[in-house]
Amino acid sequence: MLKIATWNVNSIKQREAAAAEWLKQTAPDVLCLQELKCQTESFPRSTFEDLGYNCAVLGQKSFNGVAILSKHPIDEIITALPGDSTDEQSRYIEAAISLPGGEAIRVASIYAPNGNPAPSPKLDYKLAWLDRLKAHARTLLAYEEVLVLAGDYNVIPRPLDVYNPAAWAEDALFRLESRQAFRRVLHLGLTDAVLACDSRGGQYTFWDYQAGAWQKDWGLRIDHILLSPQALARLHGARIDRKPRNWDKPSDHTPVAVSLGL
DNA sequence: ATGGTAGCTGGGCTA
Repeated sequence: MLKIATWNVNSIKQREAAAAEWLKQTAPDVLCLQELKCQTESFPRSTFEDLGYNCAVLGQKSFNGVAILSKHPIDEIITALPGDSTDEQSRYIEAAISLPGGEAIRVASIYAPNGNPAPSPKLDYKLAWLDRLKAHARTLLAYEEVLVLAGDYNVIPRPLDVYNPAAWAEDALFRLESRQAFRRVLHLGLTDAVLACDSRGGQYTFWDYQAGAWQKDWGLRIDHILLSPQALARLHGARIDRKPRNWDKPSDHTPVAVSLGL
């Protein structure tokens, strides 16, 4: 069984020990990371290499930053989302990974823009970014491979995916334009793995640091794993692991993982 | 009515 996970760690320097501990406990084949908040050279590569992972890293000073950790060889790395050569934000990395049996899969670690305040140029950037993601996903789907697009999409897909929809109506994570942009990506033929396994609400992946949101379970579901038809055909399960959100000095996000029959 | 938290960075931005 191949396990692929995603986790927005909100600073890999602050979460290095937690990420290592979670890898030891969970032993995924692939882990997509977001919000590294460090430059590529500062990524604690050896910590993860010592645990048996190859690292593909796209860092950035202070903000953003994405990575893919893989137990299996990484053959090809793409570090930019096509469509805007002037975009300097490190929000996308993609890797082709060779499995022991000779099969190859393709995985992307995604950190979509937040978009607040809305409306503003930041929301415009978010919507344009999701549109670029849609265009690139269309290209990737044509390969007809096992494809996994995992990360923090900063989109709450349904009212069931937020503790209080009314309070979030005007937020860039829940505004109609954001949900529509996300849905357009899905409509290319991708499947939200968590929903495919369990369409109930309340399966949150993020709880704000403020106002005791975690203790009250005031959460959002904004971290998603999207699967190509070839990946969906192998889907055995999806799981949100709430444990790390309860550790000391946690990220505000918690990991999401899928198991594929590969 | 405001601030409430966290991280990066060294004041204010991002989330």
